[in-house]
Amino acid sequence: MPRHLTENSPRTAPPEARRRQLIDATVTVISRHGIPGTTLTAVTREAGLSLGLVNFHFRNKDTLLAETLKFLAQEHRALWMRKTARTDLAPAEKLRAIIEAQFHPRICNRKKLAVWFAFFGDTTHRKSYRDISAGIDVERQEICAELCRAVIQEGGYHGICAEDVAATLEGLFDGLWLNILMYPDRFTRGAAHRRVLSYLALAFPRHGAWSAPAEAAQ
Amino acid sequence: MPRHLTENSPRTAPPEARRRQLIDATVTVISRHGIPGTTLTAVTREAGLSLGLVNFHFRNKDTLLAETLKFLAQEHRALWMRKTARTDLAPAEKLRAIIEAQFHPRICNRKKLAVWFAFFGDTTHRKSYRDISAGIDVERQEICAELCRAVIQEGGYHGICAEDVAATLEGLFDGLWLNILMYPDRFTRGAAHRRVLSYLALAFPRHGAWSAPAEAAQ
Amino acid sequence: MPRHLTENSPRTAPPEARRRQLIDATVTVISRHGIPGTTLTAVTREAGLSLGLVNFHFRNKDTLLAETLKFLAQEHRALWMRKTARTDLAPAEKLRAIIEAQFHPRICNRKKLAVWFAFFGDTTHRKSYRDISAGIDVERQEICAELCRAVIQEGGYHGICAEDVAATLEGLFDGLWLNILMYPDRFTRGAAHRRVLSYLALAFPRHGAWSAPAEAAQ
Amino acid sequence: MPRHLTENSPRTAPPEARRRQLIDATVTVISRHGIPGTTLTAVTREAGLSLGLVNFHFRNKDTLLAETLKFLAQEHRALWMRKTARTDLAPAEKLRAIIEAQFHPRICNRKKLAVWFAFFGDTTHRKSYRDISAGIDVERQEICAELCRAVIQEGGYHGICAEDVAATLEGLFDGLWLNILMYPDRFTRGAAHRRVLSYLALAFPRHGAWSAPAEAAQ
DNA sequence: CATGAATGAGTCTTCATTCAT
DNA sequence: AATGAATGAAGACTCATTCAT
Repeated sequence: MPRHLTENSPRTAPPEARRRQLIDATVTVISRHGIPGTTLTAVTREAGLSLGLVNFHFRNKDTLLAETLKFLAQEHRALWMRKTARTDLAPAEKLRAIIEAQFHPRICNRKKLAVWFAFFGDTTHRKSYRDISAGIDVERQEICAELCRAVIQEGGYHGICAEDVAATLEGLFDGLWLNILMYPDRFTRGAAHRRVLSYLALAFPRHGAWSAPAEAAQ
Repeated sequence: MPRHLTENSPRTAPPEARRRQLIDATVTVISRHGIPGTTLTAVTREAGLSLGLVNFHFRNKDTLLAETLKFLAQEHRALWMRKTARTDLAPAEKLRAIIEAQFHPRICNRKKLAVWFAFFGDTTHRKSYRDISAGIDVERQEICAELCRAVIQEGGYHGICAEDVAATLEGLFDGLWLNILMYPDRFTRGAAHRRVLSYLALAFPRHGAWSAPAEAAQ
Repeated sequence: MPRHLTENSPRTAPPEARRRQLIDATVTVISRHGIPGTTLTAVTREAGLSLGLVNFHFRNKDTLLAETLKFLAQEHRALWMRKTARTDLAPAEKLRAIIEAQFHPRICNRKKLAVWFAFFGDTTHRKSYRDISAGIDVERQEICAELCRAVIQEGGYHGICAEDVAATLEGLFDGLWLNILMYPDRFTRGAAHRRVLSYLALAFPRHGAWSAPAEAAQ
Repeated sequence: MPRHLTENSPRTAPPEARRRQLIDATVTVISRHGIPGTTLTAVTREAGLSLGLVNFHFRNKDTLLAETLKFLAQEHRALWMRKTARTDLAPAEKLRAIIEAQFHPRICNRKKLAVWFAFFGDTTHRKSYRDISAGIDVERQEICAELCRAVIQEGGYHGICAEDVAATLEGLFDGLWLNILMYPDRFTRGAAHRRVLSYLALAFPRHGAWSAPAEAAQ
């Protein structure tokens, strides 16, 4: 008997639920087998649904992949937007919030990192990533730059450029992610988090509290 | 008429030349179409050779990919080994040499970056990358750490850990590479190079000459 | 227009029907072109189905071949089991039934003989044949031996061993099949049948009625 | 260094020696991997020669196979001709000589049996076998029939037909060979030999000495 | 005579997509 | 909405054959 009939999902479900079910399965399968190994058969089996459904809820495989990426991008963006949009936090606190989002366990785990790097892996998907995420990436970097500018002003730092720090942070984010993905034994989420804060402590030494939160110190 | 007869390559060439010819074509094709798009047909067409030759000179596609990666890894390693192996250079100079190698035009161009990130893109090739390059990556990071240790001693720096700087550098290397690959308009090789040197200037301020060489300032 | 739409088979058929359709086509193609010549393209074209269907209903070519052999082995076994399982027949009658099965037109025709000998033809398929049919072959030989033992007891024959007669029969079965396959002009099914009965008439002369049935005398 | 240069065969050898070397290798490879598995690469490697030589000494693969079969057929024929051509032997003795040839260790071993049955395995090679061996097979059967006729006359046997015995013998020969090839544990050369003699003892009881020779009794 | 690199047609197999039910 | 059998294009790989050396 097909798995979906023995489980909690009814035979007909609201489209959004099915779409989400398929996206979750897609994330899982991509993380395990990469994009070329992400066959529709594998995705639907993972989701406990029938093969034909993908074509029904998404037009085709490319759309499924794009929607999956969109979902992850939004999930990530929402995490740092929650804090940076607040008016009661200091720039340095917001900067820390962005970094925390970057290394939040819901975002920075090998399953999801694998999906991001799957999209970085070839021209076609890189283009797709750009279409979907370039705006968010630019947005985050601009917010970072703006926050750095405020921090520099506050601290009266000289010889350091906000845009440069923001760009360096972007680089660190991606590179540390890659290290965690490639060599999980030598690079951990907590260490990566602390490393970024150490960098900011070097850049903005008079903003003392760059030490990592207990949560991420594990 | 087969292309190779119209060009300069003779009908039979020394094995190493053919292997190199195929590896070069593989780099080109991976950079254009990613690993899944790297069909043997595409590689041999790019090389101007016949389909069957891949399985003659390499056992199969996987071996071709592995040999291609090995070639790139060695090419990269050779570049920084040339300087770090010398005894007449100061630690800081060697550190700079490693960074220069990282952003050398022969290494850090979109074509070759695309190949690296192609291998990072899915589990299978990530494993293959690890088998081939983990040793080199660890070696480079250890050399960096050792050089940092020497620099720290020389400069009498406090509150900074050599291993940490080395790990941060690794992260920066990869992340800046990815940024160059993803957004070539916003991130350039020269800027990335300068950014890493800026980081070292923050970490080791008393080793003054971290400014980028004119060559990389373009 | 695909052939299956112009014929009586519907677009989707019960799995067992499709499997049988493909097995029948496989028998035909093996008999015509041998196992090496049995390409999936040839089989599906013969069945009037599309190439991909073989890997859908059977996992791969090897499985298709094994299932084809299983089908033939069962078909053959069923034929002699029908009679040897009965309790109202005398041993000699059962022995005759086995021989009749061996040379029954549904079994002993050049098309099916060609399939058997295709499997005998190389180590790989010989092994596959053994996995599938050794049990049936042993079973038949043991039943033959047991029946011979009963006949020997009934007839009070001396100087003849049941196991030996059974083994000789096995040899005759296979060898006469091969002769029919190789030289159909010089060796016919009927003559082969009569020849085996002649052998039994020599071995068990007091069980008179070993003459061939009219049916097989053609 | 190529194997052939390290062994006793010189770089250039008389054509006949090379041909024989290749035929021997072909027998070995067919017996191990069947005809489809008999690639020219495998044959030449087995012979310790270079790939191109096959094309030089034989026109192509088909010719190599045909020549191999011819060689085996002649080897077999020579064995029984040696005795049947003599004028000083009694018919029954000649009959025994043919049977001995059939189960001679040089002929009846799994390696060579595998080659015969490889040729029986598909239409194409069956045709090739017929072209090469039909004459020899008919010749042997006719000689057998003639010898049987003489024996029948000598013994004054009734109710038995020489042609029939000869045909039954042909069947037994092939079938017992197949049994030895398929189930070497249950069917041995010696037992097969004895079984044929037992059959003749039944057919021609007054020609007492049908018991197996010591040599074949192992 | 001998070599073995090079060629390319032909196989099996995978998988996105379609569509009758 | 949902199913999954069916299709066929495309890919990796094999191997007989050719031919320059």
